[in-house]
Amino acid sequence: MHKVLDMKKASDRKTTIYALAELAQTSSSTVSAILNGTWRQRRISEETANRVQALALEHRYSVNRQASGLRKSRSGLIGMIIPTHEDHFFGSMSQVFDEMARTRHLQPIVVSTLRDAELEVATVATLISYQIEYLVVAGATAPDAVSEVCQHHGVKHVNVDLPGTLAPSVTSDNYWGAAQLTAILIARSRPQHPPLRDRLYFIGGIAGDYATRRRVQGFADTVNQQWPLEPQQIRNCGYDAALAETDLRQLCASLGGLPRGIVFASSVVLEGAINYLKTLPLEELERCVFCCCDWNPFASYLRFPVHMTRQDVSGLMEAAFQIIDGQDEGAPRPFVEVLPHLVLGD
Amino acid sequence: MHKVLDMKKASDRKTTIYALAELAQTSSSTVSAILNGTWRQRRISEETANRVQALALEHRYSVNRQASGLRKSRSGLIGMIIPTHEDHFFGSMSQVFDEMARTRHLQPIVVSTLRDAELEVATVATLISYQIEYLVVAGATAPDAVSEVCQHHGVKHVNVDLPGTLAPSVTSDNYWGAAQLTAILIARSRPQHPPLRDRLYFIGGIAGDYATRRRVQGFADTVNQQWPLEPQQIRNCGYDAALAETDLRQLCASLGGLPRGIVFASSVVLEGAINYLKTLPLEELERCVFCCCDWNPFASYLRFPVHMTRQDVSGLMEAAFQIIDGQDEGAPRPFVEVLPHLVLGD
DNA sequence: GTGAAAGCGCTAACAC
DNA sequence: GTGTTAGCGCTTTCAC
Repeated sequence: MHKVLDMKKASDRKTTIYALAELAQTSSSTVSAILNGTWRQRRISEETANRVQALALEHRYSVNRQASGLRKSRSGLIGMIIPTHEDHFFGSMSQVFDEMARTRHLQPIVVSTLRDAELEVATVATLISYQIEYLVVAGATAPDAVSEVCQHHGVKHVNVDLPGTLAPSVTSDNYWGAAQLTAILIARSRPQHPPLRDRLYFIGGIAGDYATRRRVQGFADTVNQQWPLEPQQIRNCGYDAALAETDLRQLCASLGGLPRGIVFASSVVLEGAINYLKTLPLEELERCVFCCCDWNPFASYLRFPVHMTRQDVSGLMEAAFQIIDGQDEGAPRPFVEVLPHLVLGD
Repeated sequence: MHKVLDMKKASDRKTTIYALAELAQTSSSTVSAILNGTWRQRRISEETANRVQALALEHRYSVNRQASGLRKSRSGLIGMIIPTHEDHFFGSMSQVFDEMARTRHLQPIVVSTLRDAELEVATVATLISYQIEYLVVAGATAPDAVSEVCQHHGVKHVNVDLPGTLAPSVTSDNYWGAAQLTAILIARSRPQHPPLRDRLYFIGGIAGDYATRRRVQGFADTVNQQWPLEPQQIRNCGYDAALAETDLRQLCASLGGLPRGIVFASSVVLEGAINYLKTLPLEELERCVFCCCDWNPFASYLRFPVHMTRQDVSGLMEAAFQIIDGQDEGAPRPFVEVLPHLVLGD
């Protein structure tokens, strides 16, 4: 209950609806209605409305959303977890997410969870304690663990990029993308000697992860239409520049030079690879065709051409929000695949 | 007041401290203390503590931070605004910010405000309504307008990258950085004909913005030690790839080719420039020396060398948090400059 | 057209 | 060692 009488004058106090009510000679409920827009249906007079709004402006009233959220049991918050902010792909995701959240008058909270399953669940638990209304789980290592805690607290959520089995998922058609790139590799590359070098390689990615699996499948199936595929042509050394550099260096050492063609799993893998490639003479680089399952604005301007797939970030997020908005209410646990774009290196 | 008797059994209700209290045959305050760690000083018995904790786990109790925040008048939230998530520099800022917030047990909220002064204030107002405890204002177009609203609501904040006059600021020493790059330009570039092409240019940035001003100063002062400087050598065409491309294209058209050397204001400007540069033959590119006041992992691997300054993101954020943590309480309105790193293109 | 009052879920002062 | 209670700032039902 609020003390009606208070030692301090209203103007001294933190400006709450009570302070304003006192100043406007009216009640807190009236002020509340005026300040949150429900006043017309409460048939409050234009006159009092104006008076209160003027006072609110003058005293720079700022609603306390912890209080209003508590009362309404709605926070107005929407969360998203991503592996890292430093990646161009997830940076774009955040950007689009921000804008779509703004459109819906929701406050976005984007947090990085570093591909760490424990951190993912812990972070989501925290977000839930802040009463987020929706959650986008992007590129999560353990999406199902996250779903499990969301479900228990009744938080609507959707997986993006890396799908899960317990919640609706939106992902790029990575099989198609990798198959396209591999076809380009086959079409544009030329035979190499010795035969050991006359092969295509897939470098990077995490063996367990769904996106990697699909890409590897697309790669393998396409290669197989032409040639047999040896297991060592798939080299899932993670999403890490340094590891990728080492891996490529070792590969080239064992082959005696670059192979016929390479698909890199992501830009960060490409980045690592380049660190080695830049040490090679141009004519060596020209023997090999390079592809990347990820897009980066600078990768088109390297010393050598790189063919890429670019994920349709807006398409992914739109599909995600459509699910969140419940427009796909009918379909049970939708699984949406969005086609990436093909960006040729020349 | 809470109804002590309720129709539904405790297990049916949302699990609050009241539900747990009922289940554990104890009071809500006891449960509260146990669940927020203050129970030892309340001298609550190990026995009840264990019992309650087990129940909390079993029922997956999740504290409602809107409620606890309201009561404690602390939200545990820390905000940051940045121009965009898609920029590598601000992406790194977000990453470091996230990690530093986590260390302090604060929930980070990073929002993009698109270099739009109105959106900056509006966003900060919203963040304040969520009762954020601190705010980092990074790369803001109108930092002082933001400070004004923070001050009124007593929110501790600090400007990063782009300083303001109303709050402590941390920024890179862009004057130094640009001067270094320009010195490299002078040292490495070779005379060009006709004389119109024998000049150095600064492309990109926003004329009004502090970082641009400092960079232009560093550039101008260094050029001036050697040659006179014409106003058209400074071309602040914004932070936009398309505009930069157009500007460079026009410049080269008017000069009849590339000039002696160019400093680009940021990676996005460089990105636009490259879109034109990639159309030029290598021997043309070799006539010109390129620098960039910003770092991007791929810019080292282009067809031509680019010399860059790389902002010390960790250094900037550490300085920012030091101010926020109040460790610089003594100094009034600190202004910290952090040296960037020099990354040579070869 | 407006006000009184209950209560969202939690914490902390105070009581015993 | 534990329970009772006021109240954080707001929304909303109900009363007039």
